[in-house]
Amino acid sequence: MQSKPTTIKEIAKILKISPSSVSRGLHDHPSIGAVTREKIKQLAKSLNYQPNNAAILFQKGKTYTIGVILPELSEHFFSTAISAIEDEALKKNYTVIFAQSHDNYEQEVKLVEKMKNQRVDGLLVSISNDTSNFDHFEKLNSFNIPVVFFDRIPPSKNVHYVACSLETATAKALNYLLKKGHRSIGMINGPATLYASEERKDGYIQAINFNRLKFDPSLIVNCDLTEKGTIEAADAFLNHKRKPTAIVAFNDYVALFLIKHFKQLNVINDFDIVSYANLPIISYIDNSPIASVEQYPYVQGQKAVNILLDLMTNPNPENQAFFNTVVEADLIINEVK
Amino acid sequence: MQSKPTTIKEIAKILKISPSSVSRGLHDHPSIGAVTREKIKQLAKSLNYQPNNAAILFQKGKTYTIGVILPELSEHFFSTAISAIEDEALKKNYTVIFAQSHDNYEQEVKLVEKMKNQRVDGLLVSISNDTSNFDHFEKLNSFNIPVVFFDRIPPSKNVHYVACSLETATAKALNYLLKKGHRSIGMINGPATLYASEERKDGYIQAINFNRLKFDPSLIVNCDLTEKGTIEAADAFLNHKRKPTAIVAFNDYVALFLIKHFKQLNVINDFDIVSYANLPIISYIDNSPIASVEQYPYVQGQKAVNILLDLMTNPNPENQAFFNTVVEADLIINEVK
DNA sequence: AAAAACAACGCAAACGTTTGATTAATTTAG
DNA sequence: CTAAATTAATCAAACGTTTGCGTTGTTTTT
Repeated sequence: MQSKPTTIKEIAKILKISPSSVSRGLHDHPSIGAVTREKIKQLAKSLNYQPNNAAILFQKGKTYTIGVILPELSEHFFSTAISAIEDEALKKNYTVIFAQSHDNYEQEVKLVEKMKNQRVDGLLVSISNDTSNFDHFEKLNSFNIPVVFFDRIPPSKNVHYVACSLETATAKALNYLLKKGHRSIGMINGPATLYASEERKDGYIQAINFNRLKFDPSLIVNCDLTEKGTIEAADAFLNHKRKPTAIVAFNDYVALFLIKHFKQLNVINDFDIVSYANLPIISYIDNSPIASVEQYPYVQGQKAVNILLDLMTNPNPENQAFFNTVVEADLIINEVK
Repeated sequence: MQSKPTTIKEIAKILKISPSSVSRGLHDHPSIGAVTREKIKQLAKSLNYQPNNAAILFQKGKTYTIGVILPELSEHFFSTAISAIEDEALKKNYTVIFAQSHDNYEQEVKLVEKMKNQRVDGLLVSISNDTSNFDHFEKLNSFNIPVVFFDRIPPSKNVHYVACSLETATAKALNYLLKKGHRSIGMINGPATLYASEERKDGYIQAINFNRLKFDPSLIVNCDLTEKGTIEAADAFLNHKRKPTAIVAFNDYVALFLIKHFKQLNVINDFDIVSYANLPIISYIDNSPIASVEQYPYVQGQKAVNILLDLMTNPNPENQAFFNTVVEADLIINEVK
């Protein structure tokens, strides 16, 4: 019962024509007559001919595959993004392979290498948290493998990327809190090395300056994003000489740690909390953040993959121009508390 | 600066030996002398030779790729499972491609076809909610593409699968609630067509019988798993002549709808809720389910992919034996409320 | 009526690697 | 000292498809 898939050669033999004619017939090449073309197509259909992808890929030297490297697939943001990438790629008949760096620089380097060996036609990357060197991506240049970064992007403008302006988003969040009357606003920021932390800080300062207020650096604390780190940061605010009345959390996970901790201390009502990510689940919890920055993972994924497909079909000679796409992040108000 | 990857032919030319010798040298074939072998390996390394995968795949007729079809990647359960699959496959040097059925039967059929055309070496499937016909998987048999189902499995035993026994898990949940003194326990079940619904129902009945209680069928209501459907089911219980004091929800999402609704009606404290999935987030919400059935997506993914790899390397002649692996589900107690 | 254009198809090479069969050179056994 | 065995390498085919270039006839143009 071992069916072997039909090949072009077999069709050719049956029709007593050459394989090349069959190939051309199937691709509507003008040099094949209408009659033969139809005969070919009919027989192909009735034999359930399916082109051998491996053969085509090999002969064309393209794989019609795009690679995706991201930190952690089980995070909602990334699974949503990859869902978009997959949907979009499928439309254009591309295949997606992906891999997780688990926020580990060495792993990321290995994966880039693996993707290169797999001969992906292009790469989509959301960089690991402990990546500060980007040579492994530079290498791909000489192999003509375009790379588009999304969400977690390198600080350089000389790459293709899609991301939200977290600076703007943070300023929005700050303005919202200031308008609500808060005058001391704490921020639990990520590790200082992260570009995303820098952006948040800049947005914070920008909003403070814009409102002609005095910036107090001690109101921004760095945090390793673990539960333990969050609690330490929270306690620092509780003991702060200008105890904040609102806190901007690095993301919803941090916000959850924070809320849990504040509930235990029974001080949850002393704070308005604003966060990032806008996890769908967040609206179901009590004392949830009153607002969350929506970073639109699906849209980011879509745009990133489309830029990549564009780059793959119209190669960018000598990297003269870079696509820097900013997806406007929105502050989603969730004022139930 | 266009680097073309090094090929075996080039190495052969430089070393003035034949390509076949290079190939054999790289693979430690005994018929190549130690001296030549080392020369080959050295040159290969210094030229940064990377085998052209496409060529190898084509020539071997294998793709070293496994396909994964699942309903919705952004659901925590599935993103965790696929995370495991990816990790495990990477170890064995397999590549994973995946696609989402979005719980649509036609889409699933198409994807199976696409995977077949992509010539995946094996397939991992968690079936769509509206799939009741399995012919599209049967077809793969004749192409010698093994299929392993996980979590959402067909009702037949004549397939390879990895799943939890939801019957046992449900019985555990019921026993737990009965031991807590509940005598009227409602169940918001899924659509009657789902095998998973059947299992839950059986587990419910099993526990009731085991405890020599009388089974009241009206305490199990089917639900389409939407928020609207959940609210209807909940209201049915509120008006039930034997108003339940505990409710088993089909999964954590349903539980969230339910909790939200009960909170609005201010009756949340009248119920103990038990659910399935054990989303990490669930422990952060107030009035959360007092217990949740953990189905171990990571473990399921791991086992499924290992069974698949096993089947791919040791083909199962004529499908005489089927791997039916049951992962024990645990009832995680979360008694805070 | 010859030249040019065109339509419809075949030939053969190429993509990079693997592998069964073969050969040549060397060693061992009888 | 020849025959057999071993070692080390080569040859050539094969995987399925695409594509540049030829080769036929046939039709159109001058």
